[in-house]
Amino acid sequence: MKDQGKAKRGIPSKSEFNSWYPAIVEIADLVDKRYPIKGMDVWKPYGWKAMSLIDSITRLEMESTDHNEYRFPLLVPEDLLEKENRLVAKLKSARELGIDPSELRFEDDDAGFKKEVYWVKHGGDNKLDVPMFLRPTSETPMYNMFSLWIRSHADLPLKTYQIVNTFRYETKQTRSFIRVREIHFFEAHTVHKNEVNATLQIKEDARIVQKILYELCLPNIISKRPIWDTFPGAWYTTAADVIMPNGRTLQVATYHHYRDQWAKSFDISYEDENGNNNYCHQTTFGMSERLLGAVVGVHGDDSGLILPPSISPIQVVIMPVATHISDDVIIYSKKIRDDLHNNGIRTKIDDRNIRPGNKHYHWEIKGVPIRLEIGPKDIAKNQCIVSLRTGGKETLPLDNLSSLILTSLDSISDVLRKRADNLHNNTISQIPKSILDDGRLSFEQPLNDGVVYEMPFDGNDADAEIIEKSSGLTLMGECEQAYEDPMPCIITGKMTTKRQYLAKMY
RNA sequence: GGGCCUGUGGGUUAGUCUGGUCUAUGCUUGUUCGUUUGGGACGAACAGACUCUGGUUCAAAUCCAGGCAGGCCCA
Repeated sequence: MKDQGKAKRGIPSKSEFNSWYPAIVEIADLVDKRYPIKGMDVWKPYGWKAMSLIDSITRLEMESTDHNEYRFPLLVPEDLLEKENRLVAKLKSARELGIDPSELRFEDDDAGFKKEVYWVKHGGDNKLDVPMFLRPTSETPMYNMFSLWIRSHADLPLKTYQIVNTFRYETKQTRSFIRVREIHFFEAHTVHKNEVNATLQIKEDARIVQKILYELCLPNIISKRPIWDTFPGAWYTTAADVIMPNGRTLQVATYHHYRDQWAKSFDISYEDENGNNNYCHQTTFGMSERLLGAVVGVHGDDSGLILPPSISPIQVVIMPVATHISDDVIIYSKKIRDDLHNNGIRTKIDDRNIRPGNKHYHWEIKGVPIRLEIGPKDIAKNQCIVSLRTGGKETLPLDNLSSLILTSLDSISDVLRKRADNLHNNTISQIPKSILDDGRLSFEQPLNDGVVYEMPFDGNDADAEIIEKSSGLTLMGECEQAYEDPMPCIITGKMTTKRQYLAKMY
């Protein structure tokens, strides 16, 4: 009977993650993918509320760390892009002339940026003298203004952020929340006096990311991206990746230390206490609706979504039962709702005139953490029945109900964290022993799909390429958590504590 | 970046190979009415579709080309 019901809703089993994920985002009413432009989904209210709750957590963190919210224009004139292109070109040639040539990987698209943006070339029927593009990210428009705003050390640090839509002309396959063309983007941009202060900002960003991912019950891997995977113009890039159930990793946050490289391009400088002019040091920190994608992917199950209480648009859904028998049921439901509301719990009464089973499935799919049933029999005993989306049912007294509900919500978060940790740890394996032979690694056991491999690695770009080519996977970079004891690098053999992960990335 | 496959009511599906029976099938959803209501109720009535643009043909959902959209595989 149950299976039949599921077939009706058309939820594939989560073990087939690649069909489960796209199905569930629509069935749970997060988005409607039928908008006729690829990679541009319509946010439905339920999905948008969940995303807005994530944004609220982000805003709270930003405000408590003295960032201010800004709103920059969507359109950027082409000539500003030239500054950026010159910067990237300059850095590239500096890199080529400079340090270690083995750290270089072939970059085929110098003007690649131009191909990734949407262009606005006409105003009405008139061709524009200076074409404009839709921001793919806001360094260019922001830094242009920063150079006007910052004049003295008293203007620093400048800590800004905005939550806006950005656009990228993706040609590859798009996936809701994971790879889209209109991105719901959070970006923080900061400007500092010197490298040390910028580095402190990076540390603050790292703490914020962990705080947010904790709220979302998402374990993650922090890595310093390899040089060739560093954001253009950045000194280094750090990223947080979440492992999805199919073993692919999803980059959900990045923060970049720019040193003064962008400042030199955009002339962002200040006069210090001694009357000297110095270039500023900058950082950026970005996240997107991928956070929601990770929540959906990691926590959901065969019956639908499971939303962490922190971002669930509805935390408790009240089901009045057998309302035709007694009017008290609705009265009590409203009393409970008001009580929970007053204690800051997002609550909804579902008094639709449909079969109770139907309602249960409905809210199960939407991942509401707690379902509360109350009927005449319960009222007589001054109790209600509470079912947790993570499993289990219990009878709770109506007295002091909201504090009991708050406890249950916390325990749901704990269960989600535990489950996610298990998934995370079980997906990571030590890489099999290998032999380097004729520029190729051959592994003693074949590599499996859906696994993230871990290994000690301390080689250069050429060595990394051998690993990637031999495994068909991508190197995520040097993990923040190093090995305690040195181990031999799988290519060079030299002893290292550098832990690196190898995965299929989204 | 290269290759392969697929587009029929809101969802799903029959029909496409072999053009004519299609005034397009079933299920589901939706609407209305009635009976129901502690895990997907039942009956009745109603509503709703051939992805787009060209081409071939007496005749196109069906064949051909392209666009758009979706899916899969390889770099």
